Amino acid sequence: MKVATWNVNSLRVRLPHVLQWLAAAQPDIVAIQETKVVDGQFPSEEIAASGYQAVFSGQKTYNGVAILSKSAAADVVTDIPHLDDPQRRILAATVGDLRVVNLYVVNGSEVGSDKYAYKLDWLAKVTAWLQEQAAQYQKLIVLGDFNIAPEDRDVHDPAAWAGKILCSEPERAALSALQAIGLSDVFRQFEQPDKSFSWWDYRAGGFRRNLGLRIDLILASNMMADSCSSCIVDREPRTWEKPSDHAPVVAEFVG
DNA sequence: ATGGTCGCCTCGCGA
Repeated sequence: MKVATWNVNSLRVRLPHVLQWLAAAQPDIVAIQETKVVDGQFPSEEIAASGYQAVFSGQKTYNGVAILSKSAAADVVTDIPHLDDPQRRILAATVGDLRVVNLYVVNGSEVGSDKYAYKLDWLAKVTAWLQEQAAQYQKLIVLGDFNIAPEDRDVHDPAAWAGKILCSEPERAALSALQAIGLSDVFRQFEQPDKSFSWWDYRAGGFRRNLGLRIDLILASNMMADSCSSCIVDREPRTWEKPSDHAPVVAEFVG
């Protein structure tokens, strides 16, 4: 089974890329972030024509998450306890016997800002809820755009980014606390090329110069982590014309 | 080089 996460930065703009990538990569499940489309305008028909069902939680202009899957998704959750939030960043669904939680974590803008405080509060509330999900589902994958680079090796220039948004200690501590539920970053179960990133700023030739961060993660419960056979960043769609600023991250699970 | 580029019911903001 192939499971992927991809921040597409507008599903309407990126739909041709998504369809091209689905046809080539044939993932079983894809978590998409930053759809930036309201539910009434979600391109369900085009996606269905490619052989995928979709569940989604969208809003105008910002955020928005979706799960595309070859088989049906059930038990969809878009809102969690103690987080009364109009921002559409959370989408959980069960596909087969796998619980999938798609997260578009708050960016946070700047360390110390109101948005940064919202990010840390959001992560604490999501972590408390994930603890319940983990108790309920042995086969659990939590994936998405975490907007946190877990370690310095996930950052092209750790010195320049030290203490900055996406790399600050409180953010990394919040990610560690989330993972302490029993969720491992399957990318690091395998040998990886140095300077493996999943996001590159559009500005200043970020991708061409590989000035990126690894902020798109696939976290798996113990049972799923044990069955993970590979995890890679697929840089190819980032080379296409008018790309998303993120590349898909893809994990394979056996059994 | 304190810049650069995307996307949005687009001219200012969020990423």
